[in-house]
Amino acid sequence: MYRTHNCGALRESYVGKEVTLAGWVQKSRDKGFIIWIDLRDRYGITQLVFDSERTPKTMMEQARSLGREFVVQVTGTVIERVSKNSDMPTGAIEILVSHLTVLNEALTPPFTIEDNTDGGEDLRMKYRYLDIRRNPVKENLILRHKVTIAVRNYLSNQEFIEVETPYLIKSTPEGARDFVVPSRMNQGQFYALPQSPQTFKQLLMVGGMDKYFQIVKCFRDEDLRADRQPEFTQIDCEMAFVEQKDIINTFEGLTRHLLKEINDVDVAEFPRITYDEAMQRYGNDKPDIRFGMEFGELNEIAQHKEFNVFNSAELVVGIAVPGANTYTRKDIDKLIDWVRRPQVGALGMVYVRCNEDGSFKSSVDKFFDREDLAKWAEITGAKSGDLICVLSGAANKVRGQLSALRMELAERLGLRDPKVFAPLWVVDFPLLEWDEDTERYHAMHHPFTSPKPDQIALLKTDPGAVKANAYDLVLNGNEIGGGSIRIHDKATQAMMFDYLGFTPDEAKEQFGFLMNAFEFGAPPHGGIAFGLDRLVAILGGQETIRDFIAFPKNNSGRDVMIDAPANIDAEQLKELSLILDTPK
RNA sequence: GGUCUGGUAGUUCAGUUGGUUAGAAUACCUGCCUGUCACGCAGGGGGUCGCGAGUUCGAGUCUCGUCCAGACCGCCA
Repeated sequence: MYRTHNCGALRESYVGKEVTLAGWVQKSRDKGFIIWIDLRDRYGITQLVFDSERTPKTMMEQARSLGREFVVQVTGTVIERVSKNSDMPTGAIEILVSHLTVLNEALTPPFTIEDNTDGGEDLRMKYRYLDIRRNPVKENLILRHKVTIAVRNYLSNQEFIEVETPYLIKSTPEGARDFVVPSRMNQGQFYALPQSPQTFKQLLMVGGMDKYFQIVKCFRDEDLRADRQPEFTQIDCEMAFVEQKDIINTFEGLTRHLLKEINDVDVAEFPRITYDEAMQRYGNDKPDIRFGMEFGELNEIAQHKEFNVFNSAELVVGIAVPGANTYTRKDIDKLIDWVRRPQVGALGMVYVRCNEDGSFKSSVDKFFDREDLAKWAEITGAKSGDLICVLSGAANKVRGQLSALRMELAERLGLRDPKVFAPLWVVDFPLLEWDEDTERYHAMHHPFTSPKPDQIALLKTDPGAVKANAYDLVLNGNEIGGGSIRIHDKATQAMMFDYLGFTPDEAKEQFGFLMNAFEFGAPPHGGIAFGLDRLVAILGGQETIRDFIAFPKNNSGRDVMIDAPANIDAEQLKELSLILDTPK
């Protein structure tokens, strides 16, 4: 037996007992006459003691030779400490060691195994197994476990069945790039890894599973971000015989359950706003509503003056930045530089200081009088002491730019409190989105999303205006889930493919199996998928998902620990009948 | 594909206007230390300044190229 207890278990009540512990050497403190060693495992740290009066000389020497991260097993007596440490759970006791076995030696780790490690991102990823020994990463993985267990229990109690769907499926040209896998037995042909189990879960509905979920890996071969990995996990869900409000109610329930269970937070009914409203009020389809700074549209009062920049703009829109009239001219110039960076792309910014005495000082005083500016303040909700920032230009562009500014300023002002949770539903997404490059409409969600029934006629006259039965769940400025009521009849699905530019042959080749299934009694159905990595990160109060994934990829999609992707040898290529364009 | 930031000791970083032998902290090693818990004290070892070219009497420092890492834009049905 390697151990009788773990390193977080022992308390004063165990004094006098003989125990055996095993773990890693966290730290040793050698005072000459006495040596303390902190022994660590997943559960905690227990202090071992060796002293010249009670410990044999040979064992003192052995204890002295232990290095950081050596794996050791000790047997000894639990004793009360002479000087207790109230900061640690096991701080009242220590182990007077009688037997010491080194189970494995360790090289000096390349970074410190401590909460605030000295290691950079790079090194931590290369030696991820050491990084996982640190509390913050360990706690994140435990949090992830708690979330997945809570999800499984909740949905299982609601009669959802977890069903696994295949990973080796067929590539489709719509949407993200697929990861492809060459087939040896079918030379020259390729599987694709699923971007989501979308069609399979719909087929499960045709199969009568009624309520399905799956915690499942999905794959997209697109560039990475702090909150985007090429392989990521979804909580994928689908229900039959439901309308949008049924899905929303069910998964609002799940989300509320998680916030309570994981964060002990009670949230009132989630607000539901339309996509159009989200864009108008926040310039963003995933607004962070933990703070205000809502958009105020100023066209009516800011145009038809002498200021040509505004007069020629489709939209003039501003936000009130709380307490920011203390910004110096230099601060504001920096802010203007910030919005002019290519990433944001504004041409300039007009500002108005709302002074404590009720007066205004703006960059456009030449064109607008006090009365004008007072109206601006009223529309943007600016109070004295605030700074109004105004951007203008093409409506869709300027909304994005002001949204970026709103988020940046909220971040700087500390308004994005990770302990506050503000979920909302964004509903009535457009069905289609015009793509400039290919000069055709794309499905905004995916091609299986149903249009709102009363708007099907609009498809012929103004496809871009058609709204879909599609909804996103947004938490603190992040899309954590999205779904729709699906099309469940062949005719409508064929019509959708037609609008999306598929020929009937292409539609049949790629999605014939789905349309065939629709002919055999497909029930009305719909669903939702949550991004688990992102959800867990937000519940953990962070925005970077990497530390909530045991073995994540870096910015360029590489696993630096195992050094993947890598070349394969000539024999493997031959077996797969592949010839590289640029041989390695 | 693009924009920005960074790459100097095992690690995290500093390094002025281009100028002597490239520093600090921490980690590591040695010794000392009668209750430590970020232990303390004394000493020691440790550098291809990412790589390659260029400018210069002289480059960690300036220029160009390149590689790597991170954040963002495009992209992510």
